[in-house]
Amino acid sequence: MARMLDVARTAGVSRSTVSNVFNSPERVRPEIRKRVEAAARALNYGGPDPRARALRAGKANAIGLVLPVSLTGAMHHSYLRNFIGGVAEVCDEHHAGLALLSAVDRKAAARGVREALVDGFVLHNPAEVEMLVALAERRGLPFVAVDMDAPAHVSSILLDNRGGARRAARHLLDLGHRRFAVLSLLLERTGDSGPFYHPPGDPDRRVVESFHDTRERLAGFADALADAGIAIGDVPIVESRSGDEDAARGAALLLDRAPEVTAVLAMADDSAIALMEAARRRGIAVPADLSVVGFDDIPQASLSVPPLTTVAQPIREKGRRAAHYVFNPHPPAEPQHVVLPVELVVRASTAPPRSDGRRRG
Amino acid sequence: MARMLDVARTAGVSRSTVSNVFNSPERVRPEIRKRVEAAARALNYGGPDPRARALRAGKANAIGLVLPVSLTGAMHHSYLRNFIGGVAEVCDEHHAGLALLSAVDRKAAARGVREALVDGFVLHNPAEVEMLVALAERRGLPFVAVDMDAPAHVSSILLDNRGGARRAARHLLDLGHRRFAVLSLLLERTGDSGPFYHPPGDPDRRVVESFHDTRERLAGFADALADAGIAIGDVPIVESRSGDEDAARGAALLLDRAPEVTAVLAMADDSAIALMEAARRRGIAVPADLSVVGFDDIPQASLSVPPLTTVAQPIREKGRRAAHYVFNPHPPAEPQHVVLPVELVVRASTAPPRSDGRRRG
DNA sequence: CTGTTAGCGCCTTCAG
DNA sequence: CTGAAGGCGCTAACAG
Repeated sequence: MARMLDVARTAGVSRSTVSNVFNSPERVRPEIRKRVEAAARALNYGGPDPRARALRAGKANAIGLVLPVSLTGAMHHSYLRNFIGGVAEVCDEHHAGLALLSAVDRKAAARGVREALVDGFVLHNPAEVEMLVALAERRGLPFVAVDMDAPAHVSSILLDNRGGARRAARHLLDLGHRRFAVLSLLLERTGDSGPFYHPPGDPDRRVVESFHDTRERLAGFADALADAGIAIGDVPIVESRSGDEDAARGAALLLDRAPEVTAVLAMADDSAIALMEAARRRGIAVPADLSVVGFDDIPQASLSVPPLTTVAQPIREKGRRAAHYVFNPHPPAEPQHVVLPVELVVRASTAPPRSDGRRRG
Repeated sequence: MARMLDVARTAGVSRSTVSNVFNSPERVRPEIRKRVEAAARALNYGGPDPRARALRAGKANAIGLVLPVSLTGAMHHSYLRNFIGGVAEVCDEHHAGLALLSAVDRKAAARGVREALVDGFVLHNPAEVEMLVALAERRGLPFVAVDMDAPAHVSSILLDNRGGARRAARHLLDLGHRRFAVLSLLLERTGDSGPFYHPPGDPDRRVVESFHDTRERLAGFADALADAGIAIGDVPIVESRSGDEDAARGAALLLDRAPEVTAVLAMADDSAIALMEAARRRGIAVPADLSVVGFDDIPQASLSVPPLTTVAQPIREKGRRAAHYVFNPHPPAEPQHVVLPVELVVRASTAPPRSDGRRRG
């Protein structure tokens, strides 16, 4: 391929003139500009090489979004799609590119953060929190941690997960429910994707350190139930990844193992929707036989049958804020910590339990 | 930030030794290696700068995917999500990054293709075909054109759109339908997103040059209908973008303007599913009152109510092939042209028309 | 308004 | 196994 120097030579000018023609055309006399443009066309020169420009400028004009799942998985995950959409909007507004990076496994994550040609990162709730934060810091680029347990000196965007979960549980308690199950996201960082059933009293369920949102939501459920005299330790928990197929398997497991409950507290809308579908297939009426609350308020939540009662979070706005931070980072000395509000949206998937306290069938 | 030279100095070695420590550690004596690693840690050096490496190596280790809509739009578009997923899989396998580029408007598209830090492009059915092809060629990077009218010297991946459409229409004809409407994708490149209604005889509908898939699918419908003595010119057409909300508006328009038809030929599954939902809301039974055929076979097609009869295309495989080509391009002299097969999948959204030939209500 | 110069940070010969 | 040198392609600063 032709370089700038070649164009300069065939146009009979210097390299910087060619550079100016491409970068500040108004500064070069029209006749010379035409000559340079003609030379460029003749040599099939497409403009300054972005790689060289990136080195020279010290920036890549793109940001990286590190996701907790494979990229294919992300495409099948409604919450993430909406989050990505928010990030992408802001990138568009800044005329910057968006590189999608996956943190499914350690190596991929490390490679991505170390080698991506970007000017900053949005880290979204990956499993290897410490490692990624360390890598991002070594890279010397601005980054935000979204929905994860990041150290205090790292800028973060969080959600009032605990408060939202509390409100969801309280809503069901207010309706009169007393027999609950939790349809949880992954409790710990593990290669195995589940789903897993944890009966009341199962000590495994205490291992809730890996994921910020899981832990906080569970704590919120526990808060509200405790107020009603119900110990979270006595509530059956099904642990399952979200995302289209995983959610369906978790839903089936819950219905198999906890047939006696009248209300399910789900940690994600797709889990909740999958549960309603599984229930319908088994002839369990929602909400008459079983009430379901979700979390997130993904677009499908209002379209499901019945429409889902859920804890709404500003997903796209969260993506926008995250991206915005990367383009306008705070100085490292004063990290930004944002906690976004959530809101309980009551739709039609929740109702008082049957007065006889039992399910049909 | 520390550079390689700084690390070399504090470790008391030369730059190339540091380089070796990071790129071929086995070549450097363990004791020296340790010293270098310690120095790197001390200086908070995170490894070779990807920008410099990209310039030096002449590659960015990422590919660009140019999409015909905004990135946010792409996230709300089932077909594109699946296509992106396929591309992403192959990128993962190659340990390469994926940059999402939008070609909504000319400027964004041009900027993306000219400036993205990538080693090649997948061009997916954008409106500005010639311009993007020209830019990609000037960039001197390998690229494939997917689902678009590319010149013969450009490698392309196409679909048997026409054959698929023909089969869809023939299926409905075989069931006995004679009164059709077409629920079309955008017929021409226009800023306005519609939807538009084209009554029989409307000359506007001839302007079908912008989009390869639209034109071919319409031609396939026309082929089959012509065999049954029906001129495509006598069939009402509603033109609408696909994607969640646009599809819903197009569906409503079709039901408003073409109430007499017994069968609808849709060019995209999300349009078809939106139509079935709109029909249900109006008390029109599918397939009893109205048969609907889609195109693409997105995952939701088998989950809709009723499950959608559609022309299946290997969406993810198409994405995989496209990405694979970019990583293993043919020499420019011998472009590759692939036409992927399609298959009619008959589910429950099609049935013979009512014997009285009328809709209920 | 145009041309010259000096790197951006790295990697790959090649010589020691 | 290690060190020195050259250059990837570009642009900012400065001199003319």
